[in-house]
Amino acid sequence: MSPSEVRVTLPDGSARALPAGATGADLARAIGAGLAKAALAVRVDGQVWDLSRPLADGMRVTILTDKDSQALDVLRHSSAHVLATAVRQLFPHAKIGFGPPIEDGFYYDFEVERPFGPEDLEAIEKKMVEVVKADYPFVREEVSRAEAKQRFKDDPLKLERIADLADGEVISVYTDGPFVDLCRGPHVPSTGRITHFKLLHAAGAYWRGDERRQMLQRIYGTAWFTKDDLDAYLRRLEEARKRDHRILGKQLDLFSIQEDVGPGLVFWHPKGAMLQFQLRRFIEDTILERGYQLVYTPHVTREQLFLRSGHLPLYAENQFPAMGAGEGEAENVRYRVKPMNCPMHILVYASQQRSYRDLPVRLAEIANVYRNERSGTLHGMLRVRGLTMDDAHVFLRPDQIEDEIFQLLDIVELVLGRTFGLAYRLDLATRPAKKLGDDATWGQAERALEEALKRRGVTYRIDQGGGAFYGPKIDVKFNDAIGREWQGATIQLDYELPERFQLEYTGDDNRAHRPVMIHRAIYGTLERFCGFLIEHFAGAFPLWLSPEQVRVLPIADVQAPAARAVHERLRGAGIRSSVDERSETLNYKIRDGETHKVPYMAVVGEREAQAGTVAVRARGAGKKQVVLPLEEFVQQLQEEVRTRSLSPLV
RNA sequence: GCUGACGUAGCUCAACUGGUAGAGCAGCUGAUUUGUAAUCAGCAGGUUAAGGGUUCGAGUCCCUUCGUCAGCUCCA
Repeated sequence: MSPSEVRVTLPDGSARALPAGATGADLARAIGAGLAKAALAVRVDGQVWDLSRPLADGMRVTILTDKDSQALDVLRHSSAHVLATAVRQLFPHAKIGFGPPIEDGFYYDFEVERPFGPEDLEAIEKKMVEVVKADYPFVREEVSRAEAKQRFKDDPLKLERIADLADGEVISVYTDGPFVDLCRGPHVPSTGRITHFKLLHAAGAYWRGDERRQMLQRIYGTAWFTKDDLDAYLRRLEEARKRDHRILGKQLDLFSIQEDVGPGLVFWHPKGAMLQFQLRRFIEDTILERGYQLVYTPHVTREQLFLRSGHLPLYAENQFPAMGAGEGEAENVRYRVKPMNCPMHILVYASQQRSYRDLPVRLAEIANVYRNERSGTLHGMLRVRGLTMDDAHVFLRPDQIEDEIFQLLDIVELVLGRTFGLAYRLDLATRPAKKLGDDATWGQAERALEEALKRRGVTYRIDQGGGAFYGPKIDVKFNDAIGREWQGATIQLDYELPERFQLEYTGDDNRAHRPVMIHRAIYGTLERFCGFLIEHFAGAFPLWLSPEQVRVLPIADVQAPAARAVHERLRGAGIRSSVDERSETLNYKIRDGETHKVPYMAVVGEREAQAGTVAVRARGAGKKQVVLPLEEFVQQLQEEVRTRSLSPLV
């Protein structure tokens, strides 16, 4: 091999020789004209590079085209630069922050005199089209620190970034036409490659995510390789909007949040309450079969309790302020509404002597707690101030942890996996910066959880620093019907509270020992879980959860008595039904039933009234009706409810 | 909490630069008696989120408060 050439290896294992100094673009051209045109970037030894960078001898090189998801990130990153290029032309004084690719798109942060409005976004998008048309090449340069400082002397945010770069780190600068940016890259060859994009919205964002720093204006956009992909994404946003639990909650009359009462406080209307009731029943039945005991505890407490638990100093900002003393109590006795149940359950545990034989003691309570969440974080039922937790605390011996976690993971599998058909993922969250307790105790707790996960043979990820302040935890994450990720169930180990409350049990050695505690919730909160279910099922709940399971439709007024009889029979069989006796056409009633997502409509006309049958129309099944004897219908419904089937049996 | 946008009938939305608040759906009444996604007609429904200001006149302009939304931050 002469020094005047470099040899690179292609993904198929073949080698190719190129003149020294040849770039990724040269390689693509050497392979074929089609590839040269399609090429966006190269992956060399696992790193994504610009096409314009010279390749070195011995590299393994993959040409990236629009078939490659890594190329999509590059496209979006370049889109962010095009956005900044446009903004700088329209607002020459805008200071530039960061502009990375994100899931489904990109953003760029600017420091400007005046926030961007919708008209600004339109103008910026127009200008972006011009930048794309101009087809400016993205030019990469490596510069010295001094040179970088000089180039960005008018951009304080960039100067701050430069100051943070480690010595010896390569500082690269990218230019596209009139715009220069400090950037690691890589980028597509030219702005003309970015054709299918759309700006979505602008919002404030703190510089470097720090609320003590100034607020920048962030513009979000999305970018795709094809118009079809872009349209599909916009349709996906539209689909998500239609599934929005706040909209469906209103349409289906499930819940409301009322200004007179306050934000983040949920009114469960009868239909939403039925949903909650069924979920409660299911989880309570499930845990009672597994050795849990139900308790009910007060909603307010002397704040002394939360002082002792250690919550108050750390958690005060999320608790509602203290209330005055009760009648006849000293002025300085303050009460707090509870933000969590653990201290309450601890008091139940501590109310008697416990033997090692009694453990684990599993105390469960579906309880309302109140947290003073910051106003800007509230969101429908998904983020509220009045929470209904399906809470439980398990007090056990250290040697029982693995079995208990094992059992808990089994409950998770039953509820999320088997009943709701969700694919879920487990995250082991370890010690955060803000925490109670020493590192040795934390290490012990983390190891115990990890051992249990390993023993169960499930896959899990480590979420470094994601733990609660009192112990490590296992978070359960799952995806909904349109691919969004949710967090519900959580299993937290706690060595801290038993210590603080001096909890004990008598061991077989007749000596006092300290139990370990597990906090766990399967749904998380019923608010969030119901919000999730509404969006996941788009309001079309499985039969066992549906507030209204069957709607009986008489065709004409003369069949009203027969329809009422069907309704009475269904209700007697434990089926939630109603009769639509309005003087409307059948078409109208069917439409109404469908829009309210009732799982079954049972039509009773002349023929059915005579024969003692019902003509059943399953939700979404169109005209595919099934005529069957009432008793058979009842049995099938009961079976569908009993098995908590996700799909209709009738 | 921060930044911005927004708040009109139960719901979805109109009302040009300040000039008499309007429609569809839902509701009620009546007619119709319907066979698988909207029968017809009539009626009723609003201190335009609340409070203050500018103006001859405010849904529209200004201020304050409350709330909603998009993000940031935080989190079940």
